[in-house]
Amino acid sequence: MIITLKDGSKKEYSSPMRVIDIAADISEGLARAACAGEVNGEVVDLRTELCKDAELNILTAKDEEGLRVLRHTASHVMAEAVKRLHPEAKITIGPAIDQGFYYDFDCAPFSREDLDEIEQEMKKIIKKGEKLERFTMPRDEAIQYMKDREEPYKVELIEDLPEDAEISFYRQGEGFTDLCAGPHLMSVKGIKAFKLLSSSGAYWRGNEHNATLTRIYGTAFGTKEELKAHLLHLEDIKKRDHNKLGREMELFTTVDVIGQGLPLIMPKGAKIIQTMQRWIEDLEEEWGYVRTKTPFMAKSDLYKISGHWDHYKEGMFVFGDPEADKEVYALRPMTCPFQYYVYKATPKSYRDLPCRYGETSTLFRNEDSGEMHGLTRVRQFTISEGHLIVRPDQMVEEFKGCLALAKHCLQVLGVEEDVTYHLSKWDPDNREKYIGEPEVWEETEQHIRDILTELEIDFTEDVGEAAFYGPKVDINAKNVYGKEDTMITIQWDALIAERFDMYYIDQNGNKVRPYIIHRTSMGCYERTLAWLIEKYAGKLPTWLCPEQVRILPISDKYAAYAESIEKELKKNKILCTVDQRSEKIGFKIRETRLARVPYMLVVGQKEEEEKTVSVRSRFKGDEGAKKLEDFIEEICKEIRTKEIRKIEVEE
RNA sequence: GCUGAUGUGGCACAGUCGGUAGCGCACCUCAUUGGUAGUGAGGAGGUCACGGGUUCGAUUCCCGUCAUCAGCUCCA
Repeated sequence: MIITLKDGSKKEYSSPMRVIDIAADISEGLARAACAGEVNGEVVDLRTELCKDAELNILTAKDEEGLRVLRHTASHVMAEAVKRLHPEAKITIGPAIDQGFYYDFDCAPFSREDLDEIEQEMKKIIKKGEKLERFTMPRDEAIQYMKDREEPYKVELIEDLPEDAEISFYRQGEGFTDLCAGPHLMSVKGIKAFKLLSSSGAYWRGNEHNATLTRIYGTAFGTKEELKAHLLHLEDIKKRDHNKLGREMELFTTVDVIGQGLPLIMPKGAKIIQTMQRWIEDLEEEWGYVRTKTPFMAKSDLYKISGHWDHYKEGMFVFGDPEADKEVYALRPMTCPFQYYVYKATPKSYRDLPCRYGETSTLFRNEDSGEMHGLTRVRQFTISEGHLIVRPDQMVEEFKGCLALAKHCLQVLGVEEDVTYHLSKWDPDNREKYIGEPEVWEETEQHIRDILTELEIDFTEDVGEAAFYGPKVDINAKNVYGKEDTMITIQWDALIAERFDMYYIDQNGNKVRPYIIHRTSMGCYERTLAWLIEKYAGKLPTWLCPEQVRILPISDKYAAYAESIEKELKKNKILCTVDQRSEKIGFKIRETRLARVPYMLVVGQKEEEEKTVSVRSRFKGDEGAKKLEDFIEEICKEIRTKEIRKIEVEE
């Protein structure tokens, strides 16, 4: 048999060879570093025996898949350590994940001290360096095997496998055996650098009705240096966390007595949101939208028609006792039906469509207490909401328009590279969650698929993520911790118009049901602000900054001159302030930088005499920054300055 | 909602094995009038999240509530 290696070289063997033996044949070093093999593109265990011609790549911790194997083995070592220290713990599952690994145990929760102890125990296990051995047995035997070991969760897992399955196990020395499909390292010695990060609760099989297990998260790398770098990175991203930075920068705060999920947006945060809102409202007008302003609450009757009363009452803030009171009101969790009634208020001809309604809409959702987070998950938020009521023949074009508008917004915010697109589909195996016929679902999903393809947008398809009335495009972004949130959504709805008896009159004088697009152009302001804070580490693009320019007089002798410049800038709609305090210039600069103000204008004797300002910019070689500098230069001319002195500082 | 951790002046933290608290930054006052990341001196500010309990006495121990954080679950 001929084995072709990644570099194109070939090895010939007369008898079957295990991947690890081929690695050893290439070099001892490679055999030591090997984590897995990639045979004809498929990741396999090092113990896999090759008996015919194949392409082989030996994966090490430097390869993504190799690192996954290393981390998976690390999770087994952790499980062994836990069993040694806490024999009563029942093992469940322990996979590798993007940034490391975890293992879930049924046992009492672990403290940080427990984790440190487990870490020490893991070090002992790794030092001993037991070999991992793979073996299999038939399903029935495997069930008995795990019953004998009193591991009920493992028994349950095996019972879910097909009856004729050969069940594979990995044993590390005499200490620990786990049900596992692999692949794994040859020896626990391969784990050179690891760290247990945290412990928390998790439900068995991800179902909240099941037992709560104790999960330990850890991470592992091929080298100590990589681990160190990763831990530093984790520290680092915390500094970008909007929930910390946003409070530090005085953009928002929370107050115990006001309540969970009800952040207070402070003046600077409010200014940023106002800038975004004015931009979006004007932009939507350019794109053919008209604006509505509808009530924040309605009688329960409305939600009964929309279906929310039956399906989502738990998520709404309801006033009054539905049993005792005649009229019960609820704060709105969405804007849809309100805009539908705007549509219905006047008769519509086919000529009136599409109707594009936009609203800066505040919504209220009674989220579960554990769900609230900073500005990304709140109980009251304001969204750039909109509904397009369109003729079926206009649907594709209008849907495209919504996508184009969303893309434009992302571009202007400078985040178009940071999002992923998702076609959120229904789940044919869970039909009671949706209304409408399967054919309609398949057809509309195909329409959206075509649109995304035509616009050359990369996207993934997610089953079971659709709204109950139709499929949608979700545009998601990750926060600093890697958790994904939907920023923008565009939903295809061919069904709801009937519920609200919406129609238009066509050419022949017949009543026809319109289609509806539910959409946002840049999502909700609070969440977008959170995203921008993290994206820019607080250093927002100048146009969004609540303070764009700060004027710093060297001493109070130049106060009047500084004010004259402030006046001129304000006349030109630049957000600026003057720091008139009797502080030294170095101190004022320090504070301005910490406040992340993009431009400082230092003025002293020299500037006043020459009618100039000294610009100190946070940017270097940045286009947008240049524009503002040119602009300031223009303004400086207006106040009869001769030149502009520039001091640029690398951040 | 679930599991766990946390809650001390505006912020970031010490501390009290039970005898009502400190530092730094910020704030205020005075002096200093300066040239691109922290001038100096002085001062004020906290019922130690809230409500119960134990105790001669609770910020400290116990219980509950609220809030914050991590994870799970959820997100029309």
